[in-house]
Amino acid sequence: MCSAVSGVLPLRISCEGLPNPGRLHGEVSMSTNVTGLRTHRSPQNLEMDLAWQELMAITELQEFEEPNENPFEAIPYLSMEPMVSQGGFGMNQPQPESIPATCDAHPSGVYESAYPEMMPPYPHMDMHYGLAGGHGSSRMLANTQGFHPPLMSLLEHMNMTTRGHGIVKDGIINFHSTGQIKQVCTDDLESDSGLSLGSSPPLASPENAVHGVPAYLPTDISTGYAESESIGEQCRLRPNLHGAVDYQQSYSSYPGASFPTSANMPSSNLHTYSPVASIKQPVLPTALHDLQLNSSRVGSYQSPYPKCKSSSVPVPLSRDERRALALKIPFSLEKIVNLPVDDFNELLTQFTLNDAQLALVRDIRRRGKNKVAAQNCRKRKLENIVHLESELGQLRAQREHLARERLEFQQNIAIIKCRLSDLHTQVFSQLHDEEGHPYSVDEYSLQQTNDGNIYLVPRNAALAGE
DNA sequence: AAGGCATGTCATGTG
DNA sequence: TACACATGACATGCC
Repeated sequence: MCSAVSGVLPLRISCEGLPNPGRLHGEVSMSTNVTGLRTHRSPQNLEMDLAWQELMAITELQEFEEPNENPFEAIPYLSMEPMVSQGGFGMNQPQPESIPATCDAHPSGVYESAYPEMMPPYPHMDMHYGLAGGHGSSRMLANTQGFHPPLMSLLEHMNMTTRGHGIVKDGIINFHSTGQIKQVCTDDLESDSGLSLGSSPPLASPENAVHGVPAYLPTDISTGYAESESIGEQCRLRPNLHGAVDYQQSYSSYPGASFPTSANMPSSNLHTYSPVASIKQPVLPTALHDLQLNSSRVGSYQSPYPKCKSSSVPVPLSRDERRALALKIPFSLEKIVNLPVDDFNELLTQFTLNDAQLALVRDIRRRGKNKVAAQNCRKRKLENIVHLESELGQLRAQREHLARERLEFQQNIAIIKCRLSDLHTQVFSQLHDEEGHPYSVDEYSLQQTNDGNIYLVPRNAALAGE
C-alpha cells in the first residue's frame, strides 16, 4: 500500500504524539496551530484536517472559476432590449434599495428572499465553506468570519510563527504536539484524485369584398342586401354605443332595430321576453337621442366613411350595422353579440328570419365575440409585456448582485492562496532531510491523500501521478 | 408615399 | 357536437 504511488517522496506529516521519536532527525518547533496540518484523525487535528480539505477545495474551486466562464450566462435572459426602458425598470426594482442596505447583515439571506428561486448562486461555496443558508461569500473579503470554522482556524494558523525544525526521513514527517516531526511510513501514499373568407360565405358576409360606400350599395335584391339611397342616408346616423369599459363594449342598438316588419315581429311574445320586449319600444328615437348625446364610437367596426372630427357630425354606421339595417334584422347587434347562447337562440325563435338574416345574425355574433376576445387578448399581451419588463429589471439587478459576489469571491480566493503559499513557505523552512538539506517549495508540495495524511510530494511526481 | 399603430376579422386550436 | 375563448396572422384605415 505504501508503494502504491511511485515517484512520490514518501513524506508524511503527522501531529500526533510521537510513538517513535527516536527516528526523528530534527525538530520543528512550530506552534500547535501549525501542527494542525497533521492529518491523523484525532479529535485534536480533525478541525485542521477539515481546514486542509477546504483549502484544497478552494483551489479546485478557483480552477473551476475560469475567467471566461460566466455563470450568469446560464440565467434565462429575456431578450427584450428594444422595448426596455431603464427608467421603468428602476421603478420596479426593489434591489437598489434593499440589497445594499441589508447585505451587511445577511446579504445572501436578503437576496434569497428577493430571489428565492435562484438560490444558491454558488452552491459549491456553501458546500465548501459550510455557510449555512447560502450566507457567505460577499462578506469574505471584509470579514473572514464568514468562513467555516476549520478554515478560519487555518487562516489564523497561517499567521503562526514557527519554532524549531522539522526532520524528514524516508518521506514521513510526524509533528509532535510540540512540533516534532516523525517518520512514519514511506510509501503509505495514495494519489489525490388573412384573411381567408372560407368560413364566412358570401351570403353571410356579402361585404367582405365590399369596402367603401360606392361598392356597398348593391343592387342585387336577391341577396337581401339591397339598400336604397335613404338607407345610405340613415347609415350616417348611428346610435350611441353602450359599450362597457375594459373591452366589454358591445354592439349597440341600431336604427335597424326600429324596422321590425309585421311579418317578423310576433308581438304576442314581446311582452313576455324581456330582451325582445325592448324591441317593441321605438328604438330609433332613442338611438337618435343617444347619438346626439354621445357621438363617440367605441369598439365599432372600421367605417368606410371618413371619421368625424366634429362632434356635430354623426359617426357612420359599422359594416355589420349597415348589413343588419339592410336586412332589417329585428333586434339590436348588442343583443346578437351579448346574449347568452340560450337567450340568443330563444331570441331567434321569436322571429321568422330567412337564411340571409340568420347567416348575418350568426356572423355578427361570431365577429362580435371575436372582436372582444381579440381586444382582451391584446390587453393581456400588453400586460404580459409590462410584467416581463419588470422581471427583466429584477433579473438585471440580480445579475449585478451576483457579479459583485463573484468579484468578492475571486478576491478572497487570491487572498487564501497567498496565505496558503506563505504557510507552505513557513512549513518548508522547517523541514529538512536526513542530511539536513531543506526541501524546496519549488520542488515539493504538500498533498493530502484520502486516508487523511499529508505528504511531501515532489512536484514532478505529483504531476506524473495526475 | 411609407411606415407605425390600432382595430377588426379569419382560421385554428383548446377546453 | 356546439360553443366560448385565445391567439397568430392578415387586412384595413388612420396618422
